[in-house]
Amino acid sequence: MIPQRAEISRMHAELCSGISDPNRIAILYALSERPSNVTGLTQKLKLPQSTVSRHLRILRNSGLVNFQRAGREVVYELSDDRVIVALELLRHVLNDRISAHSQLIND
Amino acid sequence: MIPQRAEISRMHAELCSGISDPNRIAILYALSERPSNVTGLTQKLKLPQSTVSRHLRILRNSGLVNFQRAGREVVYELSDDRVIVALELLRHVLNDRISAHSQLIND
DNA sequence: TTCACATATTCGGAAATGCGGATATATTGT
DNA sequence: ACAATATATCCGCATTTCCGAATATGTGAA
Repeated sequence: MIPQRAEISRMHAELCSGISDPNRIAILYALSERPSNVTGLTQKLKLPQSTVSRHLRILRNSGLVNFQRAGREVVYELSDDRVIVALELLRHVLNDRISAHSQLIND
Repeated sequence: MIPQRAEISRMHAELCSGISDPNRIAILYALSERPSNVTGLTQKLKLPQSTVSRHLRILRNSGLVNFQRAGREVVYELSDDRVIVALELLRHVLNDRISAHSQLIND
């Protein structure tokens, strides 16, 4: 059952939409440091628990994170470090753009 | 005028949201082959002209494309090839996920 | 200036998305 | 079974996003 062309394009966009929300980006960066349960993320990011769970569901559905139940807790982890590499790449693009911009302003 | 922390997070998300729509991904890939004017993209992607222009404005605002007027036409180009590198990285993540998935199904 | 072409914007409406308090479900210990 | 803890989902509401036809704006040629 190999997805068709349009389906792949949709999945690609869905994967990207996973990284198009500030809270989800924060979650991904937090998980890149170490796996964490929901409560840990809730405290670290100072967000309501329902908000964290909702974003985690989205990240799960787009395949960006894996999870594993450990007793009462559910531990989440990045599914693929290349996602962080991609994020960093985009962040560098952003940084360069900002530098160029302030260069312009200071002239 | 260096942007603050929250501002950068927002800009990061905005940059990512540029690549979170199927049509915009298609536009970025098309521009990675060669710069193009609006009509060219409209024909290649078989989308209404207003739709292409709207997406191009979004890509402009998130700094993903540059443009230059050439006579009556406006030629768009990728502003930074690393964006495509990031897209490819995510696409590979996606491919691997699909492979693993069909592996499961076929067992 | 007037026409034709290229692009951008406006518009109304549909669909998707985010929020967080409240509630439901799952798990463990007693 | 019951209480306590951890997580997921529900709900109503506000905001955002997308669409594409129609219209406006900009540009070059006659």
